[in-house]
Amino acid sequence: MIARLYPLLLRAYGPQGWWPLASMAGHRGFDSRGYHPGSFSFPRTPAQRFEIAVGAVLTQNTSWGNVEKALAALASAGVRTPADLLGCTGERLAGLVRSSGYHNQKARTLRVLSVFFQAPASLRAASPPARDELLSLRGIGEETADSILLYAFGRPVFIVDAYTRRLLQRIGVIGGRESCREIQALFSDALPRAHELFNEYHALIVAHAKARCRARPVCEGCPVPRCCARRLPRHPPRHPPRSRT
DNA sequence: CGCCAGGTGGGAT
DNA sequence: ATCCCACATGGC
Repeated sequence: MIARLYPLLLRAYGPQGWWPLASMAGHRGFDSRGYHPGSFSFPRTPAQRFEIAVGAVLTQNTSWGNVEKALAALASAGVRTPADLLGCTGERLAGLVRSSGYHNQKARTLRVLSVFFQAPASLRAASPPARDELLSLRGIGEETADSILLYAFGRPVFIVDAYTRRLLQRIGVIGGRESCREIQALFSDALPRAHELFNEYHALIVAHAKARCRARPVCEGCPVPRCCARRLPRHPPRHPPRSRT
């Protein structure tokens, strides 16, 4: 199922291209928001790796639109490098990323991340950190660590996020109790371990989750065969609108 | 107004 | 090991 799903989604939504790099918006191969559909081999400079990691923290349980505002605030304040971030007071940093939500927590996590990316600088720039190393950082959990490994360092680890769980549960591949590592094993066992594939596949899952497989699903015209239809409640619960007098 | 968004850490069980 | 909850803003 996991192997069959990918071409289905690719045909339905087309190449996505991740991670968006706002700093590359408009450059050759990148669109106006920094996506680079169909290509995963662009050069990742140390600055780009760091930008990806910052975005991965800011998007924790947060829509990308809110993250873009925070990234724009950082950029227009001239705060880009780990040293720049560490030069801010926690309060100022929290203010800059306020739009991404949880800004106090995230400001602290960004400082921890900056220390990590700063030293030892030359090593950190090019060689992938160990997963456990990232997980030891306060504020970096499994999804954020794996996002950094995949999108910043090109490691073939599959991202397991809320969208992935929701989709797999609806099509009956998982029950819902499985750990992140168990779900990753499903992908790793079913697919060639190529970071380009893992990248695009996860991007497609996000596209599908946003377009159709939402919390309140839009099943009409869904590109995924009806195997999940009988698992969905006919009318997902919703409160009737209340008058606002 | 209520729901949702590319989670995480810490405390209780 | 697992469950539960606080953490926060913005879009629709």
